[in-house]
Amino acid sequence: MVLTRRQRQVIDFIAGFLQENGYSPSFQEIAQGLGLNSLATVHKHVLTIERKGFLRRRHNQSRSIEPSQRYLQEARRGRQERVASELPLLGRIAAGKPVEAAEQAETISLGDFVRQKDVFVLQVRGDSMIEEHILDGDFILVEKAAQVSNGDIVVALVGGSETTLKRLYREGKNRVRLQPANARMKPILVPAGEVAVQGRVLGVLRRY
Amino acid sequence: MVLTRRQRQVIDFIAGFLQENGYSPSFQEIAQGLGLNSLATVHKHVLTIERKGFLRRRHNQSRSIEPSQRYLQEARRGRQERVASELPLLGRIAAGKPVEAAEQAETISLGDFVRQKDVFVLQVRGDSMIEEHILDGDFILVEKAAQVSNGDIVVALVGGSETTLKRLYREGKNRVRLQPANARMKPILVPAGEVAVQGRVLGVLRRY
DNA sequence: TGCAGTTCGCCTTTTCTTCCCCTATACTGG
DNA sequence: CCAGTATAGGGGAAGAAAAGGCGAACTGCA
Repeated sequence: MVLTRRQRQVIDFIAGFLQENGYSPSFQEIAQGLGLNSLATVHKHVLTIERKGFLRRRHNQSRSIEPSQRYLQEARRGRQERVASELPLLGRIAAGKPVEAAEQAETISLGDFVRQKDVFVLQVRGDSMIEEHILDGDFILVEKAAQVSNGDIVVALVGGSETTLKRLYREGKNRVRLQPANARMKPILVPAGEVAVQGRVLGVLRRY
Repeated sequence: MVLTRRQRQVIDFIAGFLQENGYSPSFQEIAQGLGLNSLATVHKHVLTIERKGFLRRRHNQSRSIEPSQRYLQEARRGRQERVASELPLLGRIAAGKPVEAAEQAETISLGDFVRQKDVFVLQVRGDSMIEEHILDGDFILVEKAAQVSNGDIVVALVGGSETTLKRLYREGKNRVRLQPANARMKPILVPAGEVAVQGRVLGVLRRY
């Protein structure tokens, strides 16, 4: 059951009114809001929309209209899908040169950074990786339980309780060095058994 | 039962229209959308597509077309395969502390950085903003033709040909300083008239 | 009792349906 | 190989049915 254009306008008006005022509009107010002269018309609309399942109300009860769960879900989904998840990649910029146009109409999305892996995001607190240009407040994309190469930036659990963001180096057989990127911090040297790697950092996302 | 190319175009148009407007298109609107001159043609298409099970509708009822479950499933599968655009935001990580769990099942996507604005992406070449932690190869999210505040990082066209990524400061009435973030580079001082701001940098995206 | 919601004709506009037309492009049996 | 047939695609126009709208009289709840 899908609405017509006018019916959509009516339910949208009702939902908007409710949103703004905290109570639903009277038929009179709906008529005004839509530029109608007869309450009969409003009534007809309300009935059809109710029949189609986009609103609920009690018979003969004033201001009892409310958008149904279905309408609300649809509205929510609409908002989400409107948000762009792919952005056009227009080209490359270098100091002192015109923008090079990208070859085609390329786009970029978080998906390009992920590739069907198990990835999550963490927000960084602190400056331990500042020399690697990862700042307080940045978001890091972390690939879960990845194979870690020497020198990768990892999220690691040390001794069962402390979680840190560091570069990981294997030293000899059973030792691991967790290297911060901040001159004021010292590397952590621990037995390999005490380090549980949570994941490998795939990327960084920063908002200004 | 499989659709022809044209039939696919028709159902895709209908689904897109419904998605955008919240109500399905009239035959007239479908005809326009596909460059057809006769409603009879639209009608014929709709009947065949309905017979093949990709849409449902009620006889003689206007704007009652809706893509069937089957079509929607197909479309959803298509989207999922293309991108994983939302990633779970698990919490915050600070050196030396366990991961703080995020309050809810939050997610993060490029959309969170964008909000219905006109945004595009550029890849950075060069180190002119290295002290701002924007590196060679990073992707920057640029909001087009934005209102620019003093001190914002902008993409600017200087003198009609050179494009640069710099912080922008207004100096007096008619002068502008474009300030790199690299000790080895000098600020550019130019008349305001020679600078065309292409956009404001909203965020940075880096892949390791 | 009064205001908000209902019901009932009656009208206009929008939208859908049908009928008959045409051109391609396959496939089928001789 | 060719006529015959079926199907996809496209067109114009008339006709019919919803959708949208109006005023007025009526009903039910607070």
